[in-house]
Order: sequence, then structure tokens, then C-alpha cells
Amino acid sequence: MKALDDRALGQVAEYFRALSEPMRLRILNSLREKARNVGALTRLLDCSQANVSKHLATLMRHGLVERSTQGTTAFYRIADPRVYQLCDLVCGHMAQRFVSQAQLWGARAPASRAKR
Amino acid sequence: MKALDDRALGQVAEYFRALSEPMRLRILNSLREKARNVGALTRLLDCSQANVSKHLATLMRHGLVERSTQGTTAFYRIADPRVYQLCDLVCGHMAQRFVSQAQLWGARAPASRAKR
DNA sequence: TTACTATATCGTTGTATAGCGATATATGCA
DNA sequence: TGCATATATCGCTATACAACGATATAGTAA
Repeated sequence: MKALDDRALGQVAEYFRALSEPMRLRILNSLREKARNVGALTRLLDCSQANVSKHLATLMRHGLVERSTQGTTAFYRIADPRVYQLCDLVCGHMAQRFVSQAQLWGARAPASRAKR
Repeated sequence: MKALDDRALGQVAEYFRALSEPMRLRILNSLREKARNVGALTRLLDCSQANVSKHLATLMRHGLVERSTQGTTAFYRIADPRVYQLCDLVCGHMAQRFVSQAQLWGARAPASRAKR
């Protein structure tokens, strides 16, 4: 990322904001294996159907998921699997922070229990 | 990222939220070259000092910047340069989306004007 | 037509927080 | 001391939006 102008910066910020809700991350996580419809996600995530629909609309708006219909059923799938690379980077960052914190407090990092 | 439990997911969401404000991205961008103090950032970003301080506190809370003082002056620097990899990934994703959109509308992608 | 299911959207409420001005705190200098 | 500078924090207002219940829309079958 070279110096971005302010407009581009705002769009990057919006993209990150789309990923800043636990429920949306849970949806993306649920779509990792396969496409699912709204009802399946609603049951899987124990969340109101209205909420799932709204979050899916947000993810659509940012190109994170794709939609296809079959009758009245709407299937959603991951549009760009690179989104998981983002989560990997963040998890790596957080894991390292926790290890540093643990060392700071004199505890040894638990052997091979690193999250991912 | 394997399936994350809900607690970890919430922390990942918070991390993304820290990156979801244009002003905070501008701060990170300003710290790309070198460490700067609060006053310098305030002038550079044309933003109130109170705001800059608050955003820096948020970035600190998530381990994105580091602080060191010299008298009453507080210098901030990037704590983990990998944060720019995140932005690169997002920019790449957005650039590709725009190209797809452009193709969808029948326009040719402008030659070698790709952001990044 | 009516009834049923699946999804999207509307209206409301509560919560989080960006930005602002004012103030508090800490350091250094006269 | 007193004063100036640098930063952090407080109180406030306005805005964004998640979650909810209710309703609208679309397909499908009787």
C-alpha cells in the first residue's frame, strides 16, 4: 500500500468495517465449507432471520459473498477466499501479541497451543 | 484460520474495527515512514489534538502502534508492519472488484492505472 | 383463489463512538 | 514559584448501526 488518497482510504475503512462484526465473521466462517441458504444460516447461528439477511446484504455490498437463488431460496457463498487470509494475518498478529504479553509477565508460552 | 470459537471471533472483529476508521488509517499511513509525535500528526492530518490522542489510544489498545516519550512529547511508531499487508490485501481485493465491474459495464480497464 | 414457505425490508430502540471544546496532567524554562 | 508547551482525558452531541418484531414480497402447491 503506497500512500493512498483519502477517498481510497475511506473505502478501505469501510471494507474493514464490514469485517468488524462478530456475527458477520461467523457467517463467513459458516460459508467456509460450502454455500448455505438464509434459513440454514439462521438455524446454524442461532440468530434472527432478519439479522442474517441484513448482514448478508452488507457482505454483498462489499463483494465478500455471492448470491444465487433457487425458487425462493437464496444461497450465499464466499466470493473471494482471500478474505480468510485477512483473518489469518489478524490471528497471527493477535497470537504473537499474547505470547509477548505472556513473556512480559514471566510465564512461558504453553507448548504448541498457539491459536490460529 | 480454522473454525474460531466465538470469543476469538469477537477479538478478531474488534481488531478489524480498529482499522475501520479513515482517520486511524490516515494515522497509520503517516507513521509508515517514521515515528511522529502527537503534535506533528495533529498538524499533518488537520485534526484536533484530542482526536488524534484518542485514536492513538485505540491503536495502542490493539497493539498497532508503540509509544515512547521524551519529556512531554509522545512519539508513536508502527508496532507491527504486517498491518500494511492487511491493507494491501484489501486494496488488491477492491482493485479486482473494480476491474470486474468495469468489464461488466463494457469498459476496458485503464492500462496500468491499477492502485496499489 | 388461498395457504404456506423463504427472504427482504421497514420502524423502533439501545448502544457505541467520532468529533468537538474545555480541562486536567506533566514537563521544562523563566 | 509562575508560565508555556505537549499530551491525555472529560462531558457533550450527533450519527451509525445491531438487534428485534412486524410486515412486505416472491415462489410454490393445494
